[in-house]
Amino acid sequence: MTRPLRADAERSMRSILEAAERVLSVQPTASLEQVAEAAGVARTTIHRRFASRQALVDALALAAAAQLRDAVDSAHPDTAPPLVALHQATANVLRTKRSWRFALEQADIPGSAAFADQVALAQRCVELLGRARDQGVLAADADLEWTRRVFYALIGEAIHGHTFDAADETDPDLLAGRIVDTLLHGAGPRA
Amino acid sequence: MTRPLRADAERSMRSILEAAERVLSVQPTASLEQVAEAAGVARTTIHRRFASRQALVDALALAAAAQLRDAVDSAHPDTAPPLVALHQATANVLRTKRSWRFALEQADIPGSAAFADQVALAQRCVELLGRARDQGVLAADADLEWTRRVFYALIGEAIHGHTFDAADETDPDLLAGRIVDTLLHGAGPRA
DNA sequence: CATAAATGCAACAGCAGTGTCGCAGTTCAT
DNA sequence: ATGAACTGCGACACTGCTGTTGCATTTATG
Repeated sequence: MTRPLRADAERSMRSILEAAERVLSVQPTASLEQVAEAAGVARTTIHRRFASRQALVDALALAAAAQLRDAVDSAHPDTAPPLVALHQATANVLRTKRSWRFALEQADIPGSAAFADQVALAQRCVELLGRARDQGVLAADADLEWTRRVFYALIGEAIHGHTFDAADETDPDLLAGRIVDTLLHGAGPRA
Repeated sequence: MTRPLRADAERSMRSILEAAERVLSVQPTASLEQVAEAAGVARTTIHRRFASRQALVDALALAAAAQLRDAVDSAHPDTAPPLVALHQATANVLRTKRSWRFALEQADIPGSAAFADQVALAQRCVELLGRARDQGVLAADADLEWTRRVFYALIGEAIHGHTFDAADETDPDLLAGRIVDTLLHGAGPRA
């Protein structure tokens, strides 16, 4: 139970977390000094809120994991038709992951504070894929866990290329279409 | 032109590079002290061969990139039937990438000394995919560059899971089959 | 076997990042 | 407006890694 932060403290907090993502996504080993500068804050202020560098990264990962969960939720993954949900969730995740690349990488590290959240999310992903399989969107004998990993890998790959910006490489909906299509049918000839 | 190394120096060299891969793949920020210990060598010996930490990493990446090139070459990617070459190259690359995970990650970083090699290799990959397309293994309208990226992503994903060891997760040939199958047909129902 | 090369060891300087503290000045809450 | 919370600033100690040097010792090579 920490008592509520004052309004300005809350603002500093956000500035720091956003700056941390910005700076660390470019250079994961950047110093807290650089983060502080990007946040428009003194380095000591960071240390007041976060006991250590690790604590900052954990908080960042936790916040990003929550964002990601919301992004998935808003695609109604367990009520909408599987194919629709899959597409929508993919587009939403792309948007979120683009903005929180570093944080979400951290969240996937076993030791991380947000790791449990990510595992839970993966579980929900498998459930969605299960519904997809039941409705014939996936092959009846599809390995759901492998399919999930492929799905994740495709998303990760799409984020990478995102560094450059061609028109069709930037739009999350176009990309999502490509990803889902590849996930379902691959690159081989269509029957 | 550096004159040839003495036999024992050559051995030290190999020990250092192998130890570096072993240690840095577990902890990329590990100190040269730890690398030296793992190599059974004094830290100063490392500094004699490699002017800086970066020089060591570059040499490591260069060696690994060469290994990877050989692994691809031995699959005869531009003479064997595309599907066969694809499978064989995948299996070989999996074996190599498993042993040189850290080094090959470094090689893919734009600033790296081995980056040019990796770009050239990607080019050859696209050529193989082009042959595959011409022979109907890939769809006639397949985007070769996107296909290559998907291919790479699948391989990367397969390497990840490799941390744990179930029987079918460890065998490169089984994995290669799964990867190529997924690349060509995805997870959807087969016509 | 004689020489040159390579190594281990110990010590040193330098540097950068982390984390802590006290204090003076400001901003918010009531 | 008054007290409490928050911040910036400067300073400090501490730690760990890097890179270098000198010297004694071992090891390969011709």
